[in-house]
Amino acid sequence: MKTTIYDVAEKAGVSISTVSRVINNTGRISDKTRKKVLEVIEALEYQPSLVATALTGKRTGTIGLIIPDVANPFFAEIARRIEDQCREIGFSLLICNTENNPDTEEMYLDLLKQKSVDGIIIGTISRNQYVIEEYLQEKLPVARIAYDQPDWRIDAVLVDYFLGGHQAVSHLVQLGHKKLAIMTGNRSHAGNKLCYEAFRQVIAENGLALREEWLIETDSTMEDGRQKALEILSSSDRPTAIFASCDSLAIGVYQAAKTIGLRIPEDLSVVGFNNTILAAVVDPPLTSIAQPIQEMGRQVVELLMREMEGEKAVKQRVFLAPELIVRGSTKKWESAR
Amino acid sequence: MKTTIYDVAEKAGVSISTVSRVINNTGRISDKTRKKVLEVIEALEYQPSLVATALTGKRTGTIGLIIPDVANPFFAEIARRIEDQCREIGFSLLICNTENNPDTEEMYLDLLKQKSVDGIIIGTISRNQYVIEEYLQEKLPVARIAYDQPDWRIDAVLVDYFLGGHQAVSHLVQLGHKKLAIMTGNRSHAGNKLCYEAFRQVIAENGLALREEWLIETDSTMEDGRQKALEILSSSDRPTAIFASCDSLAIGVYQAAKTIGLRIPEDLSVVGFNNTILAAVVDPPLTSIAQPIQEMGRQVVELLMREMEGEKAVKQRVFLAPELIVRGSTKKWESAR
DNA sequence: AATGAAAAGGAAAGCGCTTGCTCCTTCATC
DNA sequence: GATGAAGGAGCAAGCGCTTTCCTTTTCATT
Repeated sequence: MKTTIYDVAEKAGVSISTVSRVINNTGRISDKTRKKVLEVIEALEYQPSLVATALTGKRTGTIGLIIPDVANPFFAEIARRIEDQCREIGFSLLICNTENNPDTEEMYLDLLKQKSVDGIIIGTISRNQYVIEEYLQEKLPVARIAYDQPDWRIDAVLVDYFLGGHQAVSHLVQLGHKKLAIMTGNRSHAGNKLCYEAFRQVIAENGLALREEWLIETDSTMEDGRQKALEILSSSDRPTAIFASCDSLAIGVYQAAKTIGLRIPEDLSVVGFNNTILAAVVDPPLTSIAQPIQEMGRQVVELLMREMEGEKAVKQRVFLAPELIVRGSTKKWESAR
Repeated sequence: MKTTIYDVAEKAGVSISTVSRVINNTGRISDKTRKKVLEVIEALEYQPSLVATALTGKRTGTIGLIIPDVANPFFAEIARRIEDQCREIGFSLLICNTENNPDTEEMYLDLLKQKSVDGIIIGTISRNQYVIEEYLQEKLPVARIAYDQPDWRIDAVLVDYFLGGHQAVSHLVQLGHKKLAIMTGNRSHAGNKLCYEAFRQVIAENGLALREEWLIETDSTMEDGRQKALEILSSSDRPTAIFASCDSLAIGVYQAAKTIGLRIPEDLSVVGFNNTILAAVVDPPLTSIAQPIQEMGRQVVELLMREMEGEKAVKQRVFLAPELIVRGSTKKWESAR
């Protein structure tokens, strides 16, 4: 049988209150008693039941993370960093995959609440705003990471997508590219929209021509990237550089380029977004905008903690600066060509 | 305040026992009462506290997964499939990253036990055999996935690495390759060892020459793969095909080949192992041995469940057959060259 | 209408822990 | 030696639920 606090109390010849106090370092306990109790705990290999502890109103020491899919490298990395941070502060992480299905997400929100997690981190574009607002009312801390929905009043740690897009496009322009295309996922999502706006702005600032047919909006999958890229690259009047709002899209561009016989970076420069492991692995390595995922994880957990401690009244959104990682997929454009 | 079973009982004009019975569908309850209670539950949006439920001796509905790193695509996929399976049966998953550090692993084992998880799945080469045996004694189900340690008496779902290695090498031999190299991670791990043995056996069966310097054992990282590959590929008398015991190693080979100016698959065929997303993304797409991860996840959870139900007395190890996924990195060897 | 078995539902004892309250010791102080 | 303030430690309530016993109803039988 599992040893309980009673076993310890009995063997140490004290009451369970005393044992509890020793463990939690609360109340006054004489050194002698404390020592005795600790010895017994050691001897019995006693470990308090976190379930029972949780029931008495303290924390469960668990936080929930809701993301579309851990098998997606970007979210895997997010999960990893958040888990690291949680471990650091003695929490553990319950990871939930929604597949971008709002019903699954709602189911998980319910479940996390039933499990009395101490906080929830949301890494999806969520359609459960009202549920979450209810949670916040009930003092269950919730924060968002990576995805933004501007109409939500909620703590969030985000990347400045506009800045990221700006860096990516500026990089291409500085390399001498004049014929630029952009490929984003659904622009109703803030991140994609901001990339798009940054693109337009940089193009405008530099007095370059904006080609409507090179402003592509599609699903964020490799296959969609490939198909759309195939379309714009097939023409002889094609862009010399493409900025993709995520790495998978960029890799789709790689595939299209290969089919057509275009060399990267000689004939076409490509910039991705998120700097996932995929970017490092493709040939040539993909220039990509990196989100500071570790820092994001750190900060989102911190926001949650402060909310748990009841220290925070004001919701906040933190925008971290992304970083351009230059690899082999971008190259100076020789106008001689 | 959160609504409890008492609130429901009061509003429905029954005792909490009755509410509990309605929820769990136990005991005898008249349809009328049941209906009334359900209505109140609905109205109050009552959701039982799983913490309290767990304390009364029932399950926590949580299982723990211990892996080296979710950010590694192979383990991310494993985590994903196990999570899917857990959700199916109403469980949730606590994911723990050990970084292959035995102390971290032990810490997590303790933690999972304290959290009263209903079972633990281990996806690491573990050095905590004694701890785990203790858990099994205490009826805390534990099972392994992906990694085998033959001296453990424990439920496990594995892939038949020998078969996988055999398929990979046979594939290369059938393509006409006569000069084969193998690159594995640490051969003290069963999987690597079996790949190695399969390699030797196929070579022997086909009367091919075995070159000691082409039997490479190294760390399972891209960088190590690159360096070792560089060494054996630099010589003019080099292998025409390499079997790598994991995809990262294979990608290291890609990088080395590129440096030297060897084309894949024309000058060099490469086969990887695990069929991670990386295999699909590199150019040319990597031929790789796929582990049936979904099925593995399904079965490991099932083993755990049966253990929980107390149905099983005999430990078992299930070996699933891997599958060769032929892509663009392997090609018939023209002896004319 | 009396009888007893089956049906329905309540009371209460935990599960393992935290914590407010209370009570008993010690000492230092006068 | 009497007095009172700390210091130590125990009692018991309670967290929200499950489950064993028991009591009360209900209803078919005679």
